[in-house]
Amino acid sequence: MSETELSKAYDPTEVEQRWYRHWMDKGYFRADPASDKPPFSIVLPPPNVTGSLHLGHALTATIQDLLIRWKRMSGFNCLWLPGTDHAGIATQMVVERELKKAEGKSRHDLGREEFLKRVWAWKEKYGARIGEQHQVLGASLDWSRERFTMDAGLSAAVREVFVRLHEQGLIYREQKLINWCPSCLTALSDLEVEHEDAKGSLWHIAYPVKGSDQKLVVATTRPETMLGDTAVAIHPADARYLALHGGTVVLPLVGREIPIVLDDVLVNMEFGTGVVKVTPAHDHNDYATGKRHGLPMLSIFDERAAVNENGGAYRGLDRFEARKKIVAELTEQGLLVKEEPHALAIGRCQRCNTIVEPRLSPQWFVKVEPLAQKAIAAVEQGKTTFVPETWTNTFFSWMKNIHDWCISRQLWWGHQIPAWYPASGPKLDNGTLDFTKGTPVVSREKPGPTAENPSGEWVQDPDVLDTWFSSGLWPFSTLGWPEQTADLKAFYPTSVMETGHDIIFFWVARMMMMGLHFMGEVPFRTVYLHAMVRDEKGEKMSKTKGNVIDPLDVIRGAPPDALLPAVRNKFPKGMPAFGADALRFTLASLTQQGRDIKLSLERVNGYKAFANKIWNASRFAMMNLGDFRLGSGFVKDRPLSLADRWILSRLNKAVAGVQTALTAFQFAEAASIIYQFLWGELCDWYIELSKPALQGTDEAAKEASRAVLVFALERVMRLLHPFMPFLTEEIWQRLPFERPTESISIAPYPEANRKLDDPAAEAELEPIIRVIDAVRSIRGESNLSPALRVEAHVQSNDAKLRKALETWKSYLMPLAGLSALHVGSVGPKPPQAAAEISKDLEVYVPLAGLIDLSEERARLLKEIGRAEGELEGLKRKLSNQSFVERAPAEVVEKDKARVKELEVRIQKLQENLKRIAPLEVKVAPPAAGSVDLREELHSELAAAEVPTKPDEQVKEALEQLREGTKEGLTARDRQDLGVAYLQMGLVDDAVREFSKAKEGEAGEKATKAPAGKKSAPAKKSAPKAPVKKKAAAPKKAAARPAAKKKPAAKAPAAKKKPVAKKKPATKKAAPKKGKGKTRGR
RNA sequence: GGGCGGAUAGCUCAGCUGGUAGAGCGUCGCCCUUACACGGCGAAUGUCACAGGUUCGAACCCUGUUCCGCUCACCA
Repeated sequence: MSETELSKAYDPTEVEQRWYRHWMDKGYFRADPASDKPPFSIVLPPPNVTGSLHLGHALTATIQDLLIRWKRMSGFNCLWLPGTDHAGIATQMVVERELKKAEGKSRHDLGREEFLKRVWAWKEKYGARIGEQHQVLGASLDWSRERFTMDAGLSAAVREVFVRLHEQGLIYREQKLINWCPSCLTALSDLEVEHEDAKGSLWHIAYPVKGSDQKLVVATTRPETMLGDTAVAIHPADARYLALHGGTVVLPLVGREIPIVLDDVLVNMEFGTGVVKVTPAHDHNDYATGKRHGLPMLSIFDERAAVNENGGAYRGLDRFEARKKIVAELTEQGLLVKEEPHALAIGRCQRCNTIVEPRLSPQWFVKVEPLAQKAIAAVEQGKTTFVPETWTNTFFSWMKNIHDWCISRQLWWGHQIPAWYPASGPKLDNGTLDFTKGTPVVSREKPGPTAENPSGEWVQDPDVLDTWFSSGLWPFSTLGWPEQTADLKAFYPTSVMETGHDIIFFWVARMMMMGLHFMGEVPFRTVYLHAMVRDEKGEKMSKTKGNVIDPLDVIRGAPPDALLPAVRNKFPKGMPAFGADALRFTLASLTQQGRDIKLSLERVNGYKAFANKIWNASRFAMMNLGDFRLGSGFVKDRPLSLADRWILSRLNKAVAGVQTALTAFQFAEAASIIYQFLWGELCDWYIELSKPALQGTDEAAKEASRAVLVFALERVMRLLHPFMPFLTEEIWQRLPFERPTESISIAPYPEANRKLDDPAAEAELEPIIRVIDAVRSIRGESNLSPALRVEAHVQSNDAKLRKALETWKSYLMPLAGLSALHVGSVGPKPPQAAAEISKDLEVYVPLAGLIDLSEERARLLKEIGRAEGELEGLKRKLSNQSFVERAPAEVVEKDKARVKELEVRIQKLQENLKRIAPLEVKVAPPAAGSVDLREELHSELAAAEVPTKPDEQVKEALEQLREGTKEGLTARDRQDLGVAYLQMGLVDDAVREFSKAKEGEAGEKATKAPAGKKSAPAKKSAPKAPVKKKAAAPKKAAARPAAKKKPAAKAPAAKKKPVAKKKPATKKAAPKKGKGKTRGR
């Protein structure tokens, strides 16, 4: 294919495959720390190496690439740093699952070292895939700086941070009650526990008081934990239990004696019985209570949450079995007072959904509060801002109620904690070191001999760190910290942190704290938080639901068997290739949505069509440019036509609008501006208007339009490039002009240029567009074929306007489809002409002989109705004394002017209506032998059990209707009205309208009966009230005409059928009625 | 329970500092007009959740209500 020849339809797959490699080879995306351009940097939120990218990642990549490409083109030294996260629990679980499936082995079968080898292999494979996927999306990442959270450098940063925090007393090790997952067998941070509302029970259990036959009844949601009770608590002020202060109770089933303690924090006198069992080792509240009262902490579960040796007879039972057995035995002993339903929140493991069990164990913690202080202050001082700003409050409220962060995990995959225990320390039964007992030394490297451990033999803490601990360092660890690298100097703080709002606490907050603490400066200036991508129904995409959409499938297409069921249902023949550009544009357009983005593939398809439209506009340009080549001179130094000047002005507005929108992170707005400009202005108007010049013989005009066309396309390609990088590069490379750079991705981003603004041109073209619209509207409403040329008479008292119309007649003729144009001042009107009237323009199109004039009459009536409605409203407003007095003068003036305008307009419309000669009404005698319509309908309705009396509201509306003028209604209007009446069970009214319709139609046919479609009067004159009616009953009556086949639009025979039997003219009537039914009550 | 967001055309959403509502998709009608049928032209459609209040005037501001969603949270 030659350079100026494009295929008819745009093929994204073909084009997209070519460019990324090229961009990479040329190194356009590589950041330069030595550059003197201003820096702009973003670190990519590192995807987990667990698998492949989903649409959330695609959204992330799209927004960030948009920013980066925009800034890169705007002359910034851009760094967009890619990488992946080791994702401790998640990855370990995935690899374990695979190991089990493939080899039937557990990680323990392999041993730690061998297992980790497997995980690394996994990482290599999936890490690479994630990179490829980003390339398919067109993400302009600097691959030379790709990082992984467990790289040597980043691991060194982790150790450095750990040691320093420990030295500063901000990391400590302590035996505390933590969240434990009995399935993952590790501690979790508070954030990794997801609370879920559940229906449970509240069991009331009687605890016998020692030395009396009294019983204290406690209420609990977890009866099984009574095995670990070490006290019962009552409120010190509770009058009911004053006598029991200082007493003890005997723990049922166990027999242990436990004290009654007084605690006004734990106990709420109003709740339950006012007595609470205290299990410090298995409940966070009780833990605190235990601490306050110095109670023993008795753990009754092992690591898998089965009852341990402290549970006596229940030992070995799983926590849920234990509950059953305990409840049963309490019941047996008559100690279960009652069980009542109770709503509670259950904490589940974020990863495996197992119910979390509070567990007493030694763990490492970060003392967060001092770090949080700094982060709060930084945001308060505006050093970092949130977009949308509503997240600021969310950030504050979490930061201000922050608890210490448990960072140790009992996993293998991750950064092993740099703490060391003397090898000679206390041992467990199985001979291994008991880490719960030893005292560790925290050190960057394995320590040598010390006073406490003269042998110098150390064992490293087997635990690893919370994944988010290392992610929290990402903005500086990836830049080389703790080394003082050039990158760190050039690109920290980063400009924007862009990520999903779901990780504001997990990640954003932690980066803020770590960044401020170790770099003394915020990690990023702006935090842009995007929504979650859902499917089109707003449901979370998940593998189990089968509604996951793979971005790669969207981009490249996929055969049906590669799709998940829910997706395959929509694309039984497989998914078409929409292209990365279309997907990106869609995602950018959806960013204005709130907290969820509902991605519909229809939408993607719409933007694929947009890409195709752009392609074809360019194709049109190429086909009409000859050997033209745009030079570097100013585009306006040519004899420009009005359209030329106009599109340049519009283009400039679009450029300014996009700049403003992008600056404010309004990606959807920016996308919309470009879309509107390209399709709605460049394609719909400019290309059409410039065709005469481009295809004509005036060489100067041709040259000018060619220049403008290339100029506009080239510029808008650059404007669009951050959104659709592939398509724009392809077109940009093919356009004939002097390229200042070898790729669009490093060409300058367009900036508004005042010299292109041309309000005069916009004003001059405006009436021309209005006339074209007017004629098109008349044509459309009258169902005239686009091929049919018509004459137009345009009248105006504005000489300038008339002149513009005359001058640019060549615009009007083809676009409005005219055979002749007559321009003159307001005067005698052409006979039998359709009219469009506005304040300074009147457009007439003679229709005699072309169409049924009643159509035009209906149209005029509708117009009049509209104008009258508005006029009435305005008059009411203006007759209100206080409005005239108190509203700003300009507002009042505006309304007054509008009233005048409307009055003139209505008058003109009415004159016009008169000029279209009213039809002669011939009363057709009933055909011999025809059935009496009235009789027929009555019996039909009776069969359908239509209520004989309509309700009052409807009646009232009908009265008004009967009184109101129905003059000027067409046969079709009458018929619609009849159908409406019929649906209300008003046979007599219906019959009257039907016969009038019949008369009318008989008359109209004399001219030419069209295949009508209008139904406005029926809707207009029977407003609101009938809609409210419970129209359920006349279903059958309504259904009957509707069930009839719609008359084939072109079959004239259909029109001759008796009116009442015809399908009601509008299909719209049906949904409208349906709506009325549901809304009516 | 606290906090936050949402309720606008059939669907998904815009609507800035209050002046009687817009887009895209879809729908309907006419068209294969030599860039594009992934297209052109035209049309229809809204008690702006409900109830009060402020105001000359409210989709917008205030109060309350109802639904929906998110999020945080130790009432056993």
